[in-house]
Parts: sequence; C-alpha cells; structure tokens
Amino acid sequence: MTAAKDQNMAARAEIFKALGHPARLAMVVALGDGERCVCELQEIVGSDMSTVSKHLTVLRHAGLVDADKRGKQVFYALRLRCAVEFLHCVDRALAERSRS
Amino acid sequence: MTAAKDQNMAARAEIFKALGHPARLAMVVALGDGERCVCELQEIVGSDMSTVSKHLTVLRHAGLVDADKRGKQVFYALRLRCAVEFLHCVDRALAERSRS
DNA sequence: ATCTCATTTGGTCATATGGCCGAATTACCA
DNA sequence: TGGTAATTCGGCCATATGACCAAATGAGAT
Repeated sequence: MTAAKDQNMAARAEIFKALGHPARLAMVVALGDGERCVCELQEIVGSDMSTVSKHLTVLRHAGLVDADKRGKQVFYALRLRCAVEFLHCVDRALAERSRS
Repeated sequence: MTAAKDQNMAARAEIFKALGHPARLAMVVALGDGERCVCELQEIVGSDMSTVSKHLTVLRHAGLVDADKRGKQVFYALRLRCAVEFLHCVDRALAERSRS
C-alpha cells in the first residue's frame, strides 16, 4: 500500500471507525430523524455526559455530524445522510443472517 | 438505551468497526472489484501475513466477506455489496471537505 | 457582575486492538 | 509418504479506546 493510498484509506476508515461504536451509532440513528441536543442524546445512550461529549467529538471530527449552539444547548445534526441508507442495507443483511 | 436496543446497535457497530481500519478497508475496496486470494490481499496491505489473516478474520466474523478455499489458496469475496456504494458517498463527502 | 446550567476538557484506569514472531495446520505435488 | 507452500493460531508487547470523576468553560438569566 503506497503512502498516499494509505492516507486515503485512513481518512475513509476514520468515518467507519466513528460509526463503529454502539453509542455513537445509536446517536447517528437518532439524528437520522432530525437534530437533537446533547442532553437528548445522553438520554438515548445512557452514559455519563462527558462520555457522550467525547463520542460527539469523534463524530464531529469524522465529519459525520454538525454542531450548532443555540442558547444554552448544543444541537447536533446528521451531515452524512447516506449513512442512514447504508444502515438500512446493514440491517437487511443482519436480518438475513439471523434468519439462516 | 435498552438492553435489546444496545445489542442491536452492537451488532451493527461490529460491521462499521470491521471497516474502520485502513488495511481492512483497503482489502474490502479491492474485493469490490472481485475475489482475491489472501496472498494478493497481503500484497495490497503490505503487512505480515498473520496480521492480514487476523484482519480477514474480523471481516469474516462481521459477515462482510466470504472465504472459499480452492487448492492451496483461500479466496475472499465481498458479501455486503452495499458497502461499495456507501464508500462512494464517503469519498464524495471527503472530496467536498478537502475542496472547502 | 454574578449565578447557573449545558457542555467540554483533563486525568486516570481497565480493557481492546494492531503488529510481529514463531509454531501449528492443511492440502497440493513429487 | 514426505516435502513444500499457503494460511491460521497463540503469545507478547506497545498503543489506542472507553468509562468515570472532577474541574473548567461559556452563554443566558438575575
């Protein structure tokens, strides 16, 4: 693997890596239905606020979500919409697998 | 997050996690063009064969690829075809990002 | 200006991951 | 049946990750 290609792969892998955690994935799924404030996302994943915040940093850094501070709250929105479609495909694959 | 939901998320996250490594992603990309033997995949990623094998175990376990032993060699094929499409979307996003 | 609430950051720990090495396995070929 | 090549497994180490706690930041409200 050339250095350039490796860098390219690393950049793409970042995105998958960001999605590769149950809590982050759950947040992304929730964001698929529209924006959510951090406090709502915390309820969804149910861990410490600081942990949630760190997960959100990962998602932001990967460019998967956008943060928008309004008043006291920070609202997150899904940026990479196609992730939702891929998730559907993944779900179909998982369903097939459990069927067989 | 309920226990059932968490399990569901974990199952999906496995797939993203598997794709979240440059070497594994490079292999999946290569497999997008058709099956490859382990030795070819090793050339692509350029690490130790045992390392490559472990990566392939991860991909197999995630259900992303299928292994088929023919003669001395094991051929791997991409199973979750929609990963390729999602990768295209990711690439477009990355291209846009670097442009701005 | 101060208080307060929502969020982020830093520290620390336990665990998971990725890498290479060397050994074990498996199956073609002589 | 023994040799040889392809692949996988087990062990070891260094580093990365995820969790919590406590403390810092930042913006609205008093």
